[in-house]
Parts: sequence; structure tokens; C-alpha cells
Amino acid sequence: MTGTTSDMTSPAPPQATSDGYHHGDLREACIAAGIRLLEQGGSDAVTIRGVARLTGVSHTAPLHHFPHREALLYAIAQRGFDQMLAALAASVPDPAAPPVVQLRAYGLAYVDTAIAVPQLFDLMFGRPRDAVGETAGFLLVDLCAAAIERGDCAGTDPLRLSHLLWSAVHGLASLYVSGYLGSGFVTGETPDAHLAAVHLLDDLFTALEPGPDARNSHPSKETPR
Amino acid sequence: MTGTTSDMTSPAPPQATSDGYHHGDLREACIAAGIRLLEQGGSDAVTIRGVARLTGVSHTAPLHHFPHREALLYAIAQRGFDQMLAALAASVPDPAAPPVVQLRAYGLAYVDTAIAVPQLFDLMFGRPRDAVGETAGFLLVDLCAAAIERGDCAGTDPLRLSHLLWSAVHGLASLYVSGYLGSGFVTGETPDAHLAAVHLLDDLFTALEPGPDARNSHPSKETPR
DNA sequence: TGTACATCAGTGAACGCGCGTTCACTGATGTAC
DNA sequence: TGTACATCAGTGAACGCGCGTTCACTGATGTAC
Repeated sequence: MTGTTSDMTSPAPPQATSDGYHHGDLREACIAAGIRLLEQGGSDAVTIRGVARLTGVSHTAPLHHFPHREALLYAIAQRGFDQMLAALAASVPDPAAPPVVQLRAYGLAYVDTAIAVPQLFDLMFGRPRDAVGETAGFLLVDLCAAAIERGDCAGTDPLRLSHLLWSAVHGLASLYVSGYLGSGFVTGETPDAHLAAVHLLDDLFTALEPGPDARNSHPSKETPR
Repeated sequence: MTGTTSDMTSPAPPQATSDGYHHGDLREACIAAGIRLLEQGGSDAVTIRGVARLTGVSHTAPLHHFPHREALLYAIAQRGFDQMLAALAASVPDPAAPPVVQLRAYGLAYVDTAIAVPQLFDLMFGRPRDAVGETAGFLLVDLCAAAIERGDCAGTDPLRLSHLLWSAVHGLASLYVSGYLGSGFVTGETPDAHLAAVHLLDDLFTALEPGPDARNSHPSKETPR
């Protein structure tokens, strides 16, 4: 994952008016400034006056674009989801690749994005969820179903598989973001988040491989459909 | 997990002085009040003046116990870890049970605790980590090593196994706490967090069972004794 | 091509608010003698 | 057993701060005629 941060903090204004009066794209600049404040000082540091200062504008100007502070935070979180979805989409060069390959790529991109903008990641999942990622959710379940169908993953329930995968990846990202992994907490060895994600996905998909005995492979614990 | 919330919010003062002047155990009362504020309004709502109001004391009194607001937040987070560790310990009735059984119980208790006090869970993992859970980390790795040794889990690296387990459980808890699972986001089916945790742990440990390939060694899932 | 005018996106003064923190103080308690 | 005194844990007034939000305003732009 390269350039994510700069993508988020330096958007070229669509049509900048060059007079000193009108900003050109204050809304976009406020979101970028908000992300900067967020990454430096957490969500408490994201204020209307703060983004106004950073964009060099009077402290009431942002109110023309965000009716209140909450709207600014909401827009920032939404931007985070947009960026993450874009990163996920970009991580799979071939949409015809086997589902397991796609799932691995998505998982890796998920962790990388979270690590790149940790406070934004926290903000995204720290406020009331939005419908923005619903298609991503369906895609995830579809890929799980395809992987099971193809015989690449054990199990029978795509929904439960999707929960397992998402939980594992989200948990790894969260634990790295909060510093509970990656800094010698569990032991001395401290792989970075990207390497840890590779390991986790390797271990997970290896474990999920159906056994070589084609007849005994489905203990079929429940949900037989 | 029963009674966790009340454990956290109604601690009996060790020796309450009954005069109206001295509180008896203001420090403890402030922490309890802080957790109440936290669960209602997030960490922003936890203020020195707020806990003073809730404990019926002048707004400077808490400063005798917490030199500044950050110290209050720190104490609350620490209390959260204490409670979680206690819940984990209580979830394993027999410390001589097979490692996989213990790991399952811990995982379940972890999710249950998080769901019981979601904002506290967020606070705990949202600020600089403490050394408080280090022994828990070592215990986790030890159990993973024992599970591998016993032939109950595939793989060779206890550290990587512990990362996988912790990530999966932590991720599930986080996604439920933030509402991204459990409210029909991925699909219509919405098991509660506890049931989802049971499913996740079932699927995970089933996948981690070493296959019957080499010597058909372990047909039993767990608890052979 | 000019002109009137509505609209958009800025400015800056002002307000009230809750907050953390300081300060001098005071009541209750425990201890040395 | 009494007394002096240090210490602990409260009180309440006061401070300065940054914040969100309101208000009347003004400059720039686009459009109807």
C-alpha cells in the first residue's frame, strides 16, 4: 500500500479560484485537514476551528460546508471508507482470480490501510455505521461461497466463513493499531503488521484447506445447506 | 458472563465514613462514575467535573485522587483490564482442562466482556497499552504451545497461533461493538455476539484440527479426557 | 453587450458554555508526647 | 487520658481557554433580461 496517506491529505482542488476570497474547494480541504488533525491528536482534536486554522480560513467558513462538527466527523469517516474500499479494489489486479486469492489480497489491503491511517481506522469503526460498505459485505460473502463451492475452503456456511475472515483481519489490524501486537507484548518477536497479516492469512487459509481425504472432508457439524 | 456491569459500577466502598464530609472511597466512586459516563457518552463524556457531579462532591475533590483527567481515564482503562482478566480467569473452571478447551473458554469470555461494556472495551484498546496484561499474553502463548504439542492444533509456531486466535476473537468483539456485525450488515441473519463467538471458535478450532492424513491420529475434536 | 439581482461562500465580532486547573480555606482523623 | 499538630480529603470562588454557534455583513459569481 503506497501513497494512501498522501491520497488522503493532498487532494487537488477541482477548480481552485485563485482570488484570496473564495477558497476553491474548502469542503475537501477541511476533510483533508481533519484527517491530519485526527492522525495527530485523535478525534478530540478534530474541531471546526481547527480545520479552519489549517485551511487558512475564518473559523466560521467551514460551517457553510458542514452544519456542525458531527457532520465533519461523519464526512471524514465516510472518506476513510471510500479510501479503504478503493484500496481493496486496487489490491486485486485480476477480478477473475480464484476466490481465495482475492480474499487474501483483500485481507492484506485491509490491514495495510488500517495501519497507514490508524486514527482514521479507529474513527471509522467508532461511530454509527453507514451503508457505504454494504456492497463490500455482499462481495465478501459471495467470495466465501465461491471458495467453498470450488472446494478451496472447508465448511459449508459462507456467512460464517466471512465472519471468521473479517474478524481475524479486523482484529489483527486493531491490535496493531492499538499497539497490543507488534511491540513485543506477547513475546519478543515483533513482525510488522504487513508481515503479520501475511502469516495470519497463510495460517488461516492453510487451516481452512479441506483435508486430502475427499470422502471424510466434511464433518458437517451443522447448517448442512 | 453475568454481573460484570454491576461489578464495575457499584463497588462497595471498603470503609465508608458516614459523615457527609469525607466520602469514604471517592477514588473508587470516581472510577465507577467514569465508567457510567463512558458507557453513556463515550470517552469525551468522562470529565473530572462529570464524575464529581455523579458522586455528589465538589468538582475539585477528585483532583485529590487523580492529578489530571488523563489519570482518571488511565485508571478506568486499567480497571477494564482488571475486570476482563478476572472474567477470563473465572471462565475456566478447571485449570487442568485441555488447552483447547481453555482457549475456547477464554475466547468466549473475551467477547462477552467486550459486549457487556463496549465503550470501556474501546477505551481500553484506544490508549497507550499497559503492562497489565503481559502475563495473560504469556499464558496465551503457553496454551497455544501446549495445544500444538498435544496434537490438537495444526501448525508449529505457538506465537503465530496465538496471533490468529487473539485477532479473530478481538476482531469479532470489535465488529460487534461497533455494530458492523450483528445488525444485518453482511446479511439478514443476525446472531448475537455470544452465539457468533461460539460459531467462530467452533469453525476456527475445527479448521485447526490436524488432518487425519498422516496417521489418522486425532479423530476426537477435544476433551478426550 | 450591459445591467440588476439572487446566490454562494467568505469575514469578524460576539455570545455562552463546560472544561481543567489554581488557590486559600476548612473539617476530620490519626499520632506523638 | 488529653492535647498539639501534621496530614488527609473535602469546599467554593475564580481564572483562562477553546469550543460551537449566531449574527449581520460583504465580496465574487452566474444568470435573466
